[in-house]
Amino acid sequence: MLRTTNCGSLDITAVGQRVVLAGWVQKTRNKGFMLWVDLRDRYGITQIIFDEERTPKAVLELAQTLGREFVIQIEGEVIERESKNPNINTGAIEILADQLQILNPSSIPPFTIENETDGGEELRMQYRYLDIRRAPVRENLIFRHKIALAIRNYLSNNGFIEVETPYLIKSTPEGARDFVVPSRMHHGEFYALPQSPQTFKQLLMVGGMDKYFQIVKCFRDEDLRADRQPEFTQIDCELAFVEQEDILKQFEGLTRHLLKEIKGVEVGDFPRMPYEEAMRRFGNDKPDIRFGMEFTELNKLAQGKGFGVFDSQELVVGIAVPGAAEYTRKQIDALIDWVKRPQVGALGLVWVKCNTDGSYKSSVDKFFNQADLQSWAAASDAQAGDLILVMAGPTQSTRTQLSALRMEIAERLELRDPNTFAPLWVTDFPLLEWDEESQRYHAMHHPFTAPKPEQLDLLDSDPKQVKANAYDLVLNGNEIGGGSIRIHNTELQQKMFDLLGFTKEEAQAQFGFLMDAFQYGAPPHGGIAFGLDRLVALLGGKETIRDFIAFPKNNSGRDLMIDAPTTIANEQLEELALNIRPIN
RNA sequence: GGUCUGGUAGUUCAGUUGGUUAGAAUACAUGCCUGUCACGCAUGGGGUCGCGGGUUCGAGUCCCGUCCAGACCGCCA
Repeated sequence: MLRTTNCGSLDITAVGQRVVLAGWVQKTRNKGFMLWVDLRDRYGITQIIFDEERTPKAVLELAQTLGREFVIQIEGEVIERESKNPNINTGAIEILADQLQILNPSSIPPFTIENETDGGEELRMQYRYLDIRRAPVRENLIFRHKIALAIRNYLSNNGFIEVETPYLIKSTPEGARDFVVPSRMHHGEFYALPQSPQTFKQLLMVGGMDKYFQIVKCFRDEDLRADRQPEFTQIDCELAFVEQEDILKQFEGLTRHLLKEIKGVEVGDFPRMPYEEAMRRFGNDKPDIRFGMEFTELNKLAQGKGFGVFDSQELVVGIAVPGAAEYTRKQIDALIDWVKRPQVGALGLVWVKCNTDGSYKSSVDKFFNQADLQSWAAASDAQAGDLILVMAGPTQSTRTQLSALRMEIAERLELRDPNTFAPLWVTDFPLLEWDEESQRYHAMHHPFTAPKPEQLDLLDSDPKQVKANAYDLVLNGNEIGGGSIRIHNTELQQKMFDLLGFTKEEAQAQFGFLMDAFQYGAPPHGGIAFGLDRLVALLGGKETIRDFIAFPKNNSGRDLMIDAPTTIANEQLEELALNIRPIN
């Protein structure tokens, strides 16, 4: 062993011990007569001291040459510090070193490797191995490990078996773009990396592994966001012989267990909200219910009063912003500009101040009298001092825009407390949604989702009315998990493929293996998948999942450290029988 | 595919209306300093102002193009 203990564990009780420590030089403080080294490893920082009186001259001289991030080994005696540092747990002691070995020198690092680094995002990603030496990043990875371990323990204790499924599978046109892998042995043919192990876990149910889980990488070749990576980790679960209620109970249990174990937070039964209600009350299928500002539909009160902007619209809807009646014209204009940005795309915003004297002042005073405005306030439960913001337009886009505004205002008013956890099941999603571009139905969840059994006959007459046995688990406005009861018979599955515009031949070619399997005694089954990266980030109180991934990709899907993707050698292309066409 | 913001010292940033030799902090180097812990003090080195073109007597600054980074929209069954 190159060390007898680590840099995070020695305290006042260790005084007098001889120890050997190894680690990285975070910083040296050289007073000439005396030199301190902050020695860092995964466990913490311990101060090493060298001085003129007590340290052998050669050792002191060697210590003068130490630079940042040198890897060193020291031997010496634990002594009590003359002046202690209460900020770190080793702050009462230091090591009076009499031996020093430089195990490996270091170039000057491109950014300071300290808790508060001077390095920017890009540089830290390029030298991620240095970034990981910093406590905040290291602690995030350890935090992720703890969560993954708690999940494994919980599921295993509940009878789930972790089974690995293949990464080299078949490309299918449904859903996200696949990452594809050319086959060397079969020229012109490609594997695809799984967007999820969906069909495999269903086949495991047919195989009788009636409680399955896997913490598994999934791949989607789509554009990235702060909370979206091309490869990401799912907690993938499936159960046989269950109904929706069983799954909600089981995974409410898992989530509650995590909140308690990891955050020490106790939450009661998770509220449930049908998709329709979520859209009506929050304009969003993943509402953040930590705060109010619920939608109020004002069509009846606000239309037919001569305000043309409202009269012709499908939806007039507002929210009451608490305590915002005192906003200046400038602040309100800023909000209007915000919703007019192309990212939100609203045409405008009507505002009503509910003054504390009981009067109302609005941007539409020309069209609405005090009684009208008061009826709006009453409907939207606005108190004196609140500001009502109203938008109008087509139902879907208006809801989306007002929801974006609701979230933005919550952010500005600091209503999104990262230490409050408000889980919610959103249920009864539509089975299908109409896609204008391709002029056909798309599966809202995926094509294996079972319709509500009582609505089966609607599949022929009015498919878009059909609800699915599908559910999302929402935490603080983030979708952290989603799943469904699956179709388990060939006929219904075939019917779904029909509705989605597959020919019989296409369905057979792409999912024949699944429909074949359904002919050999497939049990009723269903499941759920959680996004681990997002879940960990949420529990860690951060927005970006990159902070919790050891080696993440950047905004454009690039790994800045290893510099991927890259071109490959002509020999490799030759072997794969691939020609790269120049793009002009 | 689109919108917006940014790119200046190793790093994080400032840089006014287009006008002298492009600054600060930090990092780095050297020296000083008898208990530091964001140590302090002094001195010093360090710049393709992302790249290309244009306007101008003159461009870090204005215009066009392009590359890179970030946030968002589309997309993400």
